[in-house]
Amino acid sequence: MATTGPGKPVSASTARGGHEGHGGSGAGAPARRSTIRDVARQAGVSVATVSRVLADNYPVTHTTRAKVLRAVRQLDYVANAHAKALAGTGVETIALVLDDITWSAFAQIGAGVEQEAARRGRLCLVCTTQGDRQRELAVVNLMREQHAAAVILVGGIQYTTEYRERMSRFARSLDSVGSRLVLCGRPPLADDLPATVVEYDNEGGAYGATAHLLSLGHRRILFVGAQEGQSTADGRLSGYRGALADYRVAAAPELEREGLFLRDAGLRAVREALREQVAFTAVFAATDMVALGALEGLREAGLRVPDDVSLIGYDDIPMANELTPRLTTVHVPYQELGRTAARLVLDRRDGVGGAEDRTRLSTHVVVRGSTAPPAPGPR
Amino acid sequence: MATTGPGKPVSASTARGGHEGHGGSGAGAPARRSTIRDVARQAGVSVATVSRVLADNYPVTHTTRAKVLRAVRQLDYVANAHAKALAGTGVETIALVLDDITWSAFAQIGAGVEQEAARRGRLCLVCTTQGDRQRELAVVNLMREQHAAAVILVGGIQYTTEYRERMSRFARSLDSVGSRLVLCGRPPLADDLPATVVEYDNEGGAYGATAHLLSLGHRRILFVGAQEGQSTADGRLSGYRGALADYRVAAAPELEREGLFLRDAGLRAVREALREQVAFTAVFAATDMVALGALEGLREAGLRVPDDVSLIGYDDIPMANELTPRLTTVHVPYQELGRTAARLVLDRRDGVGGAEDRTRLSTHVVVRGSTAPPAPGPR
DNA sequence: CTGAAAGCGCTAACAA
DNA sequence: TTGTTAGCGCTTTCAG
Repeated sequence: MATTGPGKPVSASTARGGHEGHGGSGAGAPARRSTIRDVARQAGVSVATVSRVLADNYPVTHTTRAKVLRAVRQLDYVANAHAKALAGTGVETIALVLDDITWSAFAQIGAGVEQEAARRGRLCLVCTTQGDRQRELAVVNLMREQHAAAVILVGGIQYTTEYRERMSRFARSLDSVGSRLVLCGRPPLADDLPATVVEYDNEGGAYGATAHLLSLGHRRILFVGAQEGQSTADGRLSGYRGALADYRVAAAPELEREGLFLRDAGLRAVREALREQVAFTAVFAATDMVALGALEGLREAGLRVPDDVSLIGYDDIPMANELTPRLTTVHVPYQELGRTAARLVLDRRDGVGGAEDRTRLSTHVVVRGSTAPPAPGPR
Repeated sequence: MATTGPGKPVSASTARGGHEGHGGSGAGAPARRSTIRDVARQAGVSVATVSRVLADNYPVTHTTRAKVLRAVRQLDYVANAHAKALAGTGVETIALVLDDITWSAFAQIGAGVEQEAARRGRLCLVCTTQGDRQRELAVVNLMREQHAAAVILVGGIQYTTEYRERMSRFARSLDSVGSRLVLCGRPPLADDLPATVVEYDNEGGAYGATAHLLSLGHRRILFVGAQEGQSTADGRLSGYRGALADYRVAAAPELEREGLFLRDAGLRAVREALREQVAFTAVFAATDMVALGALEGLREAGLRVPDDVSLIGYDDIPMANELTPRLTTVHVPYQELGRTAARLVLDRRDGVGGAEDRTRLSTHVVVRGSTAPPAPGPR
């Protein structure tokens, strides 16, 4: 007996010949789904009635409703989301675009977005770009096709003129189809562009981290993870510089080390600085991942943290609190960032009054065990 | 001048009065997207021609194609994915259902799925359940509506009769609409059910971990993270027991400690065991997160790892290699697991011959610094 | 090579 | 209270 078949035989379907119960059992065979018409026929009512019962937005006799619901159950019917979408109803979806979901900060942002979206009945489409800006472009267009209610772009970028122009195009392009561009942890665009921005106090966190080291007495602080033009790196670097300036400590080019936000960059930068005999008593790593590499670099040189050299990171990834010593770092409320991004854009969409389209969450230093006053001796 | 407006004025639209360029600038105002008809009108051709040019699957004059493409550019037109889907074309989507994307193992699986899906032109819908099985049900139905090509359920579960029945229903229900249930890191269902299963050698890894400790000379090994009925926990526990049996070491109930797969569970279990004066020289934590808690528990009791007590984890999360000492653990190829899940289901769908519907990836112990022979003294 | 028109599955007037 | 029907935007025969 056919698995999905109803109790009593169904009269010949409209068109396509009757598949057997197991629809897609064959490789990729497009199954014959039951449609609202099947349900209507089975229940002996019209499609409109079925629609009404299912939407539950219109008066329907108790008995009719029962008949319909029974038919639905018998046929294991679910509505076709695409048809609903086309007809104007249908669940909205939010698109989330990020480099790599395995990076802790991104995963947290993603979790925040997804939770808030789900809470408000939206679906969440996730696309990763592995840092490929070309793919980002393709993805945004794809999302425009998908009628995504919003497209949330996550994470810092190479901040160029070309980039700004592309984003402006994205913003307008999405706006023109009723969608919305959201920049999360990314610098804002021109004020007149239709986009929502959710930032965190990137520079302030770096300022705080540096000030923490300075107030401990450090004067030679190695900054690791500078990246010319990368928005996040630039913000952190300028927070570092700003604090130095406020403490009347001269900046030194040899203390600002280039490097990506990866563990390996931290390792290499510290090794090089050591090899070049650059004097420093503390390391400010632009991310916790970089700090991990720096830690290894220090250790392989026989330097203890924090006794010989202090180390501070940025991001406060869960791992930070598990290291030995526990890593002092800058806490960024990533999950909250994601949640806020979703909230703002959905508030605006749901017509909630006073929905802002620009927010900045604050960051703060979390002092743990990897920072201490500089050792009195040399270095 | 209207942003999306064409060069020369367009004759009055079919129905709704002409919105201005900026479509959705108002909160959630459903914008007037340009449709294929707009493009056709603008290009002075029929919609069929536009469709053909865009699909590029039919001979079209060079000049006609040019006209169409120009119109597309002028109107910044993108097709409506829902309409395409309804008409039978359209990008497929894969649904990924997991407890929490911030958990390292899940994030890695997710990354694997997403990458493989993207590589093969599919979109990836992510839903989290926070361990709520009720929500899992709702999500699967939602995915059925969405016409997801596959629904990938990730991670261990409470393995009950009720669960098995629900999964059977899922499997058949998805199959009946041409979709496919995929179980990733979850026990398989009955053989005759339409589902794809991608497992890893859960029990084998635990056996290896335990054997590693046994061969170092440990005989009293605390297992932390037992959970009656939880499939993953059960598998690991039985690997532990199996190794003990093979080494002719008697199992002891007081050595098997209950607890969730969370850091806190590890901490509590070790504290309790210590308080109860249970003798042990090694700890096998059911996950690396549990190992983290166990490590803290050992340390606060003044016990050194591995000098006083050896510690081994499971999962090989990135953090494992950053701990002091570096954590010995069982490596699970999570990303590969996700990639495989996507690959199998898409192979089958794309009609690639010989696509299996059941695979098991292997695991292996990664020996690092947290395990050593037991100390000669007491304990 | 191009166009007209019939669906795809659902919703929402409009009628009855 | 229920049914009929005209779209929603796109693809795809079938004619020309």
